Amino acid sequence: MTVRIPNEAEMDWLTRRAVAEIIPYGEFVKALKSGKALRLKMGFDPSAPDLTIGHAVGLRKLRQLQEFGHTVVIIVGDWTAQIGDPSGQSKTRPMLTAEQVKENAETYLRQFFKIVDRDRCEVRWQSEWFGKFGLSEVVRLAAKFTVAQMLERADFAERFSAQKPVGVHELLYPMLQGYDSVAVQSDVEFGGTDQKFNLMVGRELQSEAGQAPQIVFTVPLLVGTDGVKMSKSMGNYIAVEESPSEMYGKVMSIPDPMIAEYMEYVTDVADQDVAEVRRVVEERTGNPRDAKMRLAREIVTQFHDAGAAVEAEEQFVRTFSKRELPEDLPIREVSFSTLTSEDSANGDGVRLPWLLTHLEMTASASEANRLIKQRAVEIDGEVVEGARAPLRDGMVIRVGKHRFLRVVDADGGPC
RNA sequence: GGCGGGAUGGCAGAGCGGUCAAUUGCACCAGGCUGUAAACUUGGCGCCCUUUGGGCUACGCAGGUUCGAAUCCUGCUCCCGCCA
Repeated sequence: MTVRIPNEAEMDWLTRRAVAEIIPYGEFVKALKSGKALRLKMGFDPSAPDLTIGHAVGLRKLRQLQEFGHTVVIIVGDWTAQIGDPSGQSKTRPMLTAEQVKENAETYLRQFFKIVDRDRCEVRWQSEWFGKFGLSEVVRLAAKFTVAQMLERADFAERFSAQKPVGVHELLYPMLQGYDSVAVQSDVEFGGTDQKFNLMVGRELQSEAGQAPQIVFTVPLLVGTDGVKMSKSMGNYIAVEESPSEMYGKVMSIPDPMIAEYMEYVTDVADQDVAEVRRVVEERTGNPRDAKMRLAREIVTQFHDAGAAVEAEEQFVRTFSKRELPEDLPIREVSFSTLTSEDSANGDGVRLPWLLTHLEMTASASEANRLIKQRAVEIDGEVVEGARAPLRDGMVIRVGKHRFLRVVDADGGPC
C-alpha cells in the first residue's frame, strides 16, 4: 500500500479543520511527510452501541488519512468497557457482561465502517493482550503511576474534591487504554478532547517500553441538538444510522449558533462558506434557516445519499412548513371489529384515549386525555373535541407535531 | 472497628402526623407566536375509569404505633462522610 504525501492545502485541511489539538504538532506534520504508513489508533467502549454524528468528527478524520494510505487500528475495548470510561461521567457506570460487550461491538463496527474504510483497517480486541494479563502485570503497570498523576485528570480531581466516589478500578482505565498503544504500536491516537489525558498516558507507556511515543490527536466535541453536550442519556443526539427524514428533522431543530460548528466539524463545506454562515447567523443578515437546510442536506447526503437528502427536504417542507401530511405516513393495520368489541364501543365510536394508547401513539390514556384537552389531537385534519370518535378505514390521526398514523381496517372494509 | 449523615416522582431538591399524587427548579410534552432556531407566553407532566367526579398504586424494603404516616417507632438493605 503506497502512501501519498499531502500537498500544502491538504496538509492544512488535515491538521486544522475539525481539529482540537495535535501533540506535538510538528511531529505529526513530519510523520505525514515522511512517506511512512502510519498506524492510527482509536479505541471505543462497546458500552453504548449507537454511533452519533459526534463520533463522526473523529472518524471522518481517520477516513481522510486513510485516503493517503495510512492504516486505522480500531481497538475494541472489551476490558475497559467493564470499567466504563470515567471521562465526563459524574458517576461510575454499571459493568457489562461479556455477551453484551460482544453484541455491542458488532453493532458499533457496522456503523463505524459506514465512515471508515474497512480495507485499510485493523480490528483488535483488548482481550488479545489483556486476556493473558496476570495480577503481577497489573501491579507492574499500576506501579508506573502515582495517585497524584491520576488526580491530574480533571474529572477525577473534580469528583474527588466534590466528595463523589472515585472507584479504584477507574484509575486503571487510563492505564489499560495507554497499554493498548504499546500493544498495537500506534503512531497516532485519536479521540475527543475529553480523551486527552488517556491519550497522553499512552505516550508515557510507549516511551517506557522503548517505542516512539504516539502523537495525540484530539477532535472537538460536537454539542447536542439542544446545545448541550451530546450524550445518549440526554437523547439529544443524531445517530449515523438514523433515517433520512429523522436526520434531516433533527438537524433542523438545532439552535442557530450551532449551525456553523456542525458544518465545520461534520461536513466538507468550504471554509469560506462556513465563515459566511457564521457571519450571517451572528449579524442576522439573512435567514439562518437556509443555512440550516443546507447543513441538513449535507449531512443526509453524507450518511445516505443525495437523493435521500432531496426527498427528506421535500418531506420536511411539506410536513412542517406547510403543515401538510408527510408522504411516508406510517400505516397501521388493525381489526376494527376487534377494537370495537374490546372497547365496548357505542354509537359515538370508540374511546379515543384508549385507542391512542392501544395504537402506541400515547404512553397512557391519561396522557391522551390531557392532549385531547389541549387540542393537540387531530383526526383527518379536524381537532378532536370529544372523548369518542367513530372509526373510519384509512383515517389519519395526528398527535402533536410529530406523531402521525394512518389507520387501516384489517377486516378489509367497514364493519 | 468506632462515630455521624442520608435514601422522596427522569434529575436536583422541599416536605417531618391529616388540607400530599406530594412546594420549587431543570428536563420533558402540548397550545400560541415562529424558521421543528432562540426568546416569550399558556397549560400539562403516576395509572385506570362513564372525567367540574370516582378509584387504584406510590416517598429504599419489611413490620409496628395511630381514626389517619412520605412524615413517629423497630428491624433490614444500600449509599456517603469523618476517625482508626
